[in-house]
Amino acid sequence: MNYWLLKSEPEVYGIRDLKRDFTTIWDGVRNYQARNFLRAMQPGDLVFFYHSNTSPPGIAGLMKVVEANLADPTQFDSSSPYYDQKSTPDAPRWQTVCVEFVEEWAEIVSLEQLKQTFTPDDLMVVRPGNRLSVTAVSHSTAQKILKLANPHRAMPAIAD
DNA sequence: GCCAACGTTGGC
DNA sequence: GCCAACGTTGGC
Repeated sequence: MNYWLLKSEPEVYGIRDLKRDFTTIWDGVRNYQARNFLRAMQPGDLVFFYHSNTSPPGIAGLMKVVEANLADPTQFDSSSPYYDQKSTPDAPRWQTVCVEFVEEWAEIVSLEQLKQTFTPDDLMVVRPGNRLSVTAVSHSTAQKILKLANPHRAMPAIAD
């Protein structure tokens, strides 16, 4: 089981939206480095939900991968801003995952807190100018983030 | 609103 | 293949 971090602008799609929908396909990623991380995700992996371009930016909760290696449906939709003319159902270029809501945190773990706790080598999201919307999080960093989210949490929140 | 970071585009 | 111009992201 591995840990990841996905960014979204809460004005566009935030953790409350996922709580309402319960599951969602994480579509629209059109960056190869990010896609390669999406391809590496497996069912059961835990994913930090990061709110970007908001005040304060930070991690708002947790989700879980429930289905991996899905072809992003928007690549075939000519009316979508994410349409990719070079992609066909036989040879899709963009894969993604279906994620499920796990928990919304009572308080956001802010970017400021994350910067105080981690170096850019620990956690890519604290690197100045970082724009990658999908990143991997090491097990040890993930445990520390979970403690920041809830100092009284005895064990990391693992669903099932 | 500003601007740094950085991915993409396109001329050559 | 190089690289300048441009567009986007996202913190501040």
